[in-house]
Amino acid sequence: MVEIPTAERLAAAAREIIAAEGAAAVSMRRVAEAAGVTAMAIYRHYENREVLLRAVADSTGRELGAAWKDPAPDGEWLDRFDALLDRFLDFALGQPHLYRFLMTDGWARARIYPDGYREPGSPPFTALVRLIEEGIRDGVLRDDDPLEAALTVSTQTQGMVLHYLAGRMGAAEPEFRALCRRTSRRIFDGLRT
Amino acid sequence: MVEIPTAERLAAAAREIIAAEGAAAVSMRRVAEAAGVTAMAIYRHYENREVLLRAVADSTGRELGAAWKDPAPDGEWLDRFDALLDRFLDFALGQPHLYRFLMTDGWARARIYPDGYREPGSPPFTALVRLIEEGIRDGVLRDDDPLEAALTVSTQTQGMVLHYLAGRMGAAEPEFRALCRRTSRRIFDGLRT
DNA sequence: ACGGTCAGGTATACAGCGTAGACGTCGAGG
DNA sequence: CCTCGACGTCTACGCTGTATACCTGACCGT
Repeated sequence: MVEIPTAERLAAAAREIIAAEGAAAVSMRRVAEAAGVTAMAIYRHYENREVLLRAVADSTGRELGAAWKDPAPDGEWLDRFDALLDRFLDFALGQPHLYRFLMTDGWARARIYPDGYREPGSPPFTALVRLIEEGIRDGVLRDDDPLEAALTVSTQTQGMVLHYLAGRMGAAEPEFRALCRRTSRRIFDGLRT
Repeated sequence: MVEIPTAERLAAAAREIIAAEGAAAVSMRRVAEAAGVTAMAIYRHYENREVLLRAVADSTGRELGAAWKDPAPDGEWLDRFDALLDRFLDFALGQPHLYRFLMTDGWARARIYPDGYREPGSPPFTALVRLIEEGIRDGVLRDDDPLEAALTVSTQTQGMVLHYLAGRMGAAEPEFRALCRRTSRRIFDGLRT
């Protein structure tokens, strides 16, 4: 049986608490107890609470990025988009606390828009950019800056999720997902005559 | 000289702290001191901290709604939209803590999507819905559900602002505003060929 | 005029928080 | 063997929200 280093046990404990109850519920004493040490032991591994949380956000973001690596499946372009959207919603709605934590508390190398988003790093965003690039190349989408187009689509969905998680959406999850699909469609089709 | 009721002084003090440093900086003792009473006096007027904050969010939201009452000015439809967008960004970027507080901590009667958004109540949203209804009536926009169309546009901008306030936007404010205008345009024009 | 009630305020106390600082322990290296 | 550094604990400080007990002054019906 391998010894799991304390630093990792602490990060894992913190992540579990965040996933279950949100970042606000993470106290040093609680994390320490879950990892089988005293609160002050944490400071041997993380400078303070903020650094601990950032480390958790960091590693979670990276893992998420890995899980999102493969692009959407084959098929109609719009179906592939829907698949990506669904995968994003799976995470955002399935792990709301974790999602909110990653979005809100901005993780360490939360890449900054124009430059940081070009390379892989922002998990679902990179996949979306690639999908949009393909759409443009295949003539499904009109010629445009793929980065800004992807930003338009992704921020819209994030705004929707923000509302949903804040309890401002009357709809239950299935209807909310359908609503997200419809609003995405509007971006593709445009609102104009 | 009129006596300002303690309850109002407390709410005003809390609002100032939120505006200056964010909701996390609001402590009962601090609010009480700013209002010239002890911390426990707050509990005569508000059940607990959460209720106090909700009351602040409530009143702030209402005032904002009043300030947003008159719709956008005359002129080209798109110019009127830009004016509305600018007014929204004026608030969101000018009072970031207050904006974040209102969006995140969801205020009490934070109306819930389909029904609650029809009547005035959600400050900038109602104005947007009206503008879009006009656009549809005047033939600038194609026939559509005004509520969902407005939701699409507003959530997109909110998502953008969320990124900006989280420090994930490389652009400074003027460029960010221009970026918001461009992404809004994309929704109107559509991404498709 | 007098006692009762009650709204609004204070004082004190408690458990929980993040964390500074002093101390203990133990394995590795000169 | 001795020391040193990594890792951990213990204790304590100032902060937090808030329960509880108490005080005070205005208003009331008798």
